[in-house]
Amino acid sequence: MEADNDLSYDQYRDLAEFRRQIRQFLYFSEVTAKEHGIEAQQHQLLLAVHGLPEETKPTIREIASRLFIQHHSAVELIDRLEKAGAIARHPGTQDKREVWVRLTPAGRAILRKLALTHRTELERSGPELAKALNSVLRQSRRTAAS
Amino acid sequence: MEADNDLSYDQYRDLAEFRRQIRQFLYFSEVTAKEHGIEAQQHQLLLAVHGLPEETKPTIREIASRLFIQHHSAVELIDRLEKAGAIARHPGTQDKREVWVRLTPAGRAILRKLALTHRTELERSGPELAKALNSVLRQSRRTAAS
DNA sequence: TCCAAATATATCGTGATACGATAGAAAATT
DNA sequence: AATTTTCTATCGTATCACGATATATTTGGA
Repeated sequence: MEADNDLSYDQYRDLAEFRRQIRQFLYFSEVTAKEHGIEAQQHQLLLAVHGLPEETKPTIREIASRLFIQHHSAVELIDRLEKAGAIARHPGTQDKREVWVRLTPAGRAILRKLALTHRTELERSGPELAKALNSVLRQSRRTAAS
Repeated sequence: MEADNDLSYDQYRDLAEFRRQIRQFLYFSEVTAKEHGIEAQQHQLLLAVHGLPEETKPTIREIASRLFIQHHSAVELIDRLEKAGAIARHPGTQDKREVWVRLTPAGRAILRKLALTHRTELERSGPELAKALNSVLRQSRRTAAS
């Protein structure tokens, strides 16, 4: 029953360090989003909508799927983003059940600033994150080979 | 004012894909933690405590710092973990203000299972995450050089 | 020594988030 | 035409994180 073996302390440490790197990036993201007047999850929704393939309809269900949340959680996020003036709902024309979500100019401005800031942060912290991930995977391969 | 330039659609897409990879991993983590009876943040706390350098005291403040949360948020997490039987508080002996946090055998068992599962998931999805990160950084370097 | 400042933990109230359960409208299917 | 499916929305609940505040202990100066 090798699958039940415990991990070494080094492996726990590597996993902890990987999660710490991710958490540090997410913390940066939370703080930066709030500085621009929105919450981190609202930023994620803006980015997901703006980064959608052009042939993909920006429906609530599609967005929820890309954020790995239930559709009604996306509804609530969109309620708050609409109130903040960052997005607008457009009732579907062909399929009247659908609601298409578009960034307003204000929403685009916020996203642009956040994207630039995040790219800069990733230039700084990305290599450390990659290193931490590689440590986990290296350990993993070593164990698998033993 | 080059810093104010907008990003290209490709750069937004790369950022969105990177965040999607992270979010997918975190979603896996949330679901798996819940399957083992704890919340994702509680899992993070267990891992942070267990992955602590041996010379570091497992105080609430230290743990909060590693999770990038306020100390009273850590207090609340620890309340819930204590109720779940995964950790125990030990009042400090030298400094009686401190509380040292230790995993119970039940907590260690949960963490071990989660660590093994997460390592397996990272073997599967880690390369895609690294690829997405590299795409962001490549784009970034290209823009900086232009 | 004694007392103010700093440190460590805890409590309370609030807001954002995500969920399950449920509902209603529109489209698709039978 | 009636049923089922799909899409969005609402309601109640739990976790999480925070700011403000409180309490206990230790530290550092007067």
